[in-house]
Amino acid sequence: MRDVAREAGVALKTVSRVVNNETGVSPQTVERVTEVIHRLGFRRNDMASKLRAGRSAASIGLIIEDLGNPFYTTIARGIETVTYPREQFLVTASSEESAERERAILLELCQRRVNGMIIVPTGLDHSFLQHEIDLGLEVVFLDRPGAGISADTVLLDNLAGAMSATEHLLSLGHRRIAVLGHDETIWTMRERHAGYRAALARAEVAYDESLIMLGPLTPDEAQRATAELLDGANPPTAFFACNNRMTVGVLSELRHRQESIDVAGFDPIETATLFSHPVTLVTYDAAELGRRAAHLLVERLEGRRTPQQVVVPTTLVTYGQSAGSNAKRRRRA
Amino acid sequence: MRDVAREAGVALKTVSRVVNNETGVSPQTVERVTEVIHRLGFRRNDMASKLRAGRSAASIGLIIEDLGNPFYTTIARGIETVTYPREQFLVTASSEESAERERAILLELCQRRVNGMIIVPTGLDHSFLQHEIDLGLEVVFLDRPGAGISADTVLLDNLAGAMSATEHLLSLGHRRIAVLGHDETIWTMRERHAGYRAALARAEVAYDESLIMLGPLTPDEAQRATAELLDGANPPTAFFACNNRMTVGVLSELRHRQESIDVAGFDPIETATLFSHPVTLVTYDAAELGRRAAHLLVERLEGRRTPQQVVVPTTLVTYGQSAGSNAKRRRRA
DNA sequence: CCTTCCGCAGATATCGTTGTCATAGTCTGC
DNA sequence: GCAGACTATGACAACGATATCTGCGGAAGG
Repeated sequence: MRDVAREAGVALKTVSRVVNNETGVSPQTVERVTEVIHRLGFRRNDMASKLRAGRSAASIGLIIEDLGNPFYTTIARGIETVTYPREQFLVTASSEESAERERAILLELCQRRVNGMIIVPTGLDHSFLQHEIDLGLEVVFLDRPGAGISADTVLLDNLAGAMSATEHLLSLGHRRIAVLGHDETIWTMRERHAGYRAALARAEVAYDESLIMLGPLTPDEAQRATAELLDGANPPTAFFACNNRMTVGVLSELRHRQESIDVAGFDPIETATLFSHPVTLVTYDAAELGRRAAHLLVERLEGRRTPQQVVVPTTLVTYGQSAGSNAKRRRRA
Repeated sequence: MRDVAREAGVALKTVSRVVNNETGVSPQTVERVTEVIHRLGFRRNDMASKLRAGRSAASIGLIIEDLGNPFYTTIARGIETVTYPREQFLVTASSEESAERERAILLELCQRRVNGMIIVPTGLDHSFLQHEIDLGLEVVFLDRPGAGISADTVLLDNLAGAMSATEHLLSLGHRRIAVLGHDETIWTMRERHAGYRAALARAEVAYDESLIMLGPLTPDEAQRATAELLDGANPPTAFFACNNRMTVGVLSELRHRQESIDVAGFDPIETATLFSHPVTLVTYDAAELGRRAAHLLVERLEGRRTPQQVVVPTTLVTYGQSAGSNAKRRRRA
């Protein structure tokens, strides 16, 4: 900027005024300065600019479990549709389900003075962010509630979704429904498991511990778990998979065995219409989750103070023929 | 930081030394300052720090076509595995296939002084970045070559991949192979189309214009195009879909008609093993694309100057039974 | 006892920009 | 012809950190 000022024969401040389209500069001066700016290829240093302004560079931290999971990327896409028009950049990082890594990333994002963060929380305590929040940081939790601080939250209706999936299987006559999922250290899994139990209870079907396979499972492990269950003494007659990866695992094993068993799963799968095996999925608008979170964050950045909670509904969708019906059926969860 | 200094009764520079673990501070002073830092919850402002250092905040710009496409998110995941250990944050944005939007984003990223950018180029001329490159910006093009500047590039072997897919269909006896894809304004599509033609030429099969459906197609449009082709006077006996979305479109229509026709497609699809219809895919390690690009960028940031080009190979994988074979077959492309 | 050197800590300038205030010049109206 | 208002521009400090240089006190060496 100094170079521009010298070259155009004006003061720094005048260049600043031109760069920021401020009033009170004569058209001739504007033109002369603009010409020099183009000639020298000058571009303002946003970091210095924001430093002076005491504000952070317009950017939003997004910390999710895994950048590679389509569920999260659809969310990221939804967030971007809201933040891009507001000239906010998205700074992304994966927590890898590690509370420690999550904490390290969050603190680093604070150092960068992002003005807001959208967090899919892994850790169980986020009170260490309180100080930053007092200093103006805005936080929105997404998909799972955070703990230790009061902040906006966007959640799925996990309980109702899991209930509707389980009820769907029950209505087909199943009484032994296996469950595959992550263990209950993850909030969404607790909710979905609770939904499953609630549906059983309402139908007065006994809860059988031996049908439940939890733990951090890869799709391959889910496939093996499915095999074990099917080969057991008293095998299940249907499966409820608690997330998209579990669903893929279960279906892989069924395809491998060329067996057909009713399967319900949580999370939408884009290509489910092409599957050979019928499946009923608890679907929802993942991009909407992102948009809602981004809207809440934007509102907070614009001054709202009262914490809000948003719950996004789920929809049960059946792909392929199941129990004699050939139609693709939809039901509100 | 001033508060910390005052509270601890030391000079600013001493606090700075403690924060940066510099030597030359007595243990007692370190302890006293550290205590005050924790008590006040002080956290260094990275923007100011980097401003003084003349360097940018450790961050890498990533601009891709669409944050929501699983292809790109797998890439992002690969990039992150390389950049996270180096404490570089990823600033992401979607170009939406708009050259203008891409340009705007790139220039904004320059203003933020990212120290490197990984670009999936949409625009046809990136020479406007030359000035920033002269000033120390490092650029790597990913998936498609950039134009107007010399920079590192990571590409897929599109030509060989498309050839191997086409040859596979030819080897099954097909002579009328339809092609669905984006139009040739996109480099990868030109290459894949060229691969198709090369395979035909080698097999001395005539190229038939009427079998080619190009244009920006959504999966739904691809499905309709498939229907049109099949309902035409002289329908194709096989399909080559130039990307994952086209593949889904073709397969949707075939499933809808309950017809079975040999299909090959470019891009891996995670759930292809579960499809009811057999399909042969040109697969590759998308995360590896990201890792290679990130490695090139890191090398450049560490001083390498000679531009490099990396080509990632593809592999042909057949899912489901095709032309009488029941096995899942693999061939090097 | 004096010089030299070293370990520790502070003063000050600086990064690139913008907010505040000052100033010089022009214009208006009586 | 001059007060008062207004316009265009500039000087300077400040944002929050770090690099450089300087200073001070004590230990080692002669």
